[in-house]
Amino acid sequence: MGTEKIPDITISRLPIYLRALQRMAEKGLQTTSSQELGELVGVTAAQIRKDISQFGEFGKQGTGYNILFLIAQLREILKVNRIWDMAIIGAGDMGRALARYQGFLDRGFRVLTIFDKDAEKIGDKAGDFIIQDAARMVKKIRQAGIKVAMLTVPVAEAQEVTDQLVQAGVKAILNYAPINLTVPPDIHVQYMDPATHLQWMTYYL
Amino acid sequence: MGTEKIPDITISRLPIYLRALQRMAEKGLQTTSSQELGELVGVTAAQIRKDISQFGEFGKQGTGYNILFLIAQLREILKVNRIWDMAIIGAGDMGRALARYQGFLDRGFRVLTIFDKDAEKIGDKAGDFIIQDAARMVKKIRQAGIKVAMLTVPVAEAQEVTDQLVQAGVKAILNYAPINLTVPPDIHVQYMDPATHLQWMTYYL
DNA sequence: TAGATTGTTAATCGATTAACAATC
DNA sequence: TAGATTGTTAATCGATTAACAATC
Repeated sequence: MGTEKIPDITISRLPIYLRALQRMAEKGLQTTSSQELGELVGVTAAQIRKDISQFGEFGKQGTGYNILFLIAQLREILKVNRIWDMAIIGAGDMGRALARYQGFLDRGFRVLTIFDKDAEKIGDKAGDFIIQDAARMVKKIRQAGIKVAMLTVPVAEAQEVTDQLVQAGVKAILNYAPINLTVPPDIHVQYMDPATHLQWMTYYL
Repeated sequence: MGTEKIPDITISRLPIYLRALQRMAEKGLQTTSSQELGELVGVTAAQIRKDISQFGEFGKQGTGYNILFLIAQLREILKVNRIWDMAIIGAGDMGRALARYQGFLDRGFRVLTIFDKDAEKIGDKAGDFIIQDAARMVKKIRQAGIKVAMLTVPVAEAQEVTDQLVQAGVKAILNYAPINLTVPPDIHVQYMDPATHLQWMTYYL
């Protein structure tokens, strides 16, 4: 353990460990080992132990890790032992699919509102939400204190909307548009463009 | 240049370079430099030059890279200078959104068919496609020679469907279900679970 | 030519792995 | 106790960066 800076690459693996542990918990398993967890997520046992031990001594020699305890620890480390409110920007097919997705709540997230600039869509339903006018987006996001957004607008609008989100106080953006966003250094972006992820694989085919 | 094995991490950056170059080309730009491209995608100029030079000498001293030429080279390297047929498994909100997504074709992909096991859905339309019976999935995918699939089924079915996809000859899977898939070593999986990607960011908030 | 920028080398930096004492 | 598995150290491995000769 230590208080030195934890590498980004370690952080990026924790949600994957957490996801695997939650599947184990659903199956009713009580404990696991670095060996078993590593095989499940495709990393070495040493890697698992090294990553986890950056944050504390969560295992026991001889028996391994208590699954529920490790889940609780990882949720705390990742700050998903609470619920983050989210906004969806863009009520196209992808935005509406995310608005209806049921998998957020038990992972630490909740959709609070969805915006679109198209007058035809404003006022319509998307899941349980009424599509809001994007013209009021900055104000509403700021008032609600929303820090997390999912961006599903067309490429041509993505950077402009991103600038507005930053202005509104959003700190984390899940970007579905196929474009690199330019943001200040304290803003985090994850890219969810399916074509780019597919292209990571075709090289090997 | 060389014929040694190219690191995976280099390959993983190429689609991102390609995406940025395509945005530049749309803007009518002719050339770029490692400096400029690096700023756009958030890596150092040295990194860009090193990555690209693994595959050949595509730049010119003094002037940089011709954008259209570099796009063509990257598309060839990534094998997206052709069209890969894809199947979507699972005609829920996400599957149907992907079926209607217009962004695949000019990135090297095309949806050919969508499957679901729900009798209520089979025969319905999803985008331009008629939802097919999942019971005939293995046979149809094999006959069509499809190598790429997008998986949008519930967690409980994801591993079983994956095993069938592997059996059907699929080599690359874009997985939207929040579960680690176990696959043979020659099968490639990319994970597109939104909650996991969101959790990569909350640590820093 | 002068300025700019590549491709590449060598140095640095950081991450992974192997090994093992500690201990449940 | 004997067996199993952690947390951690040190060694290895690999990736990034800085620097610069080559050259457009």
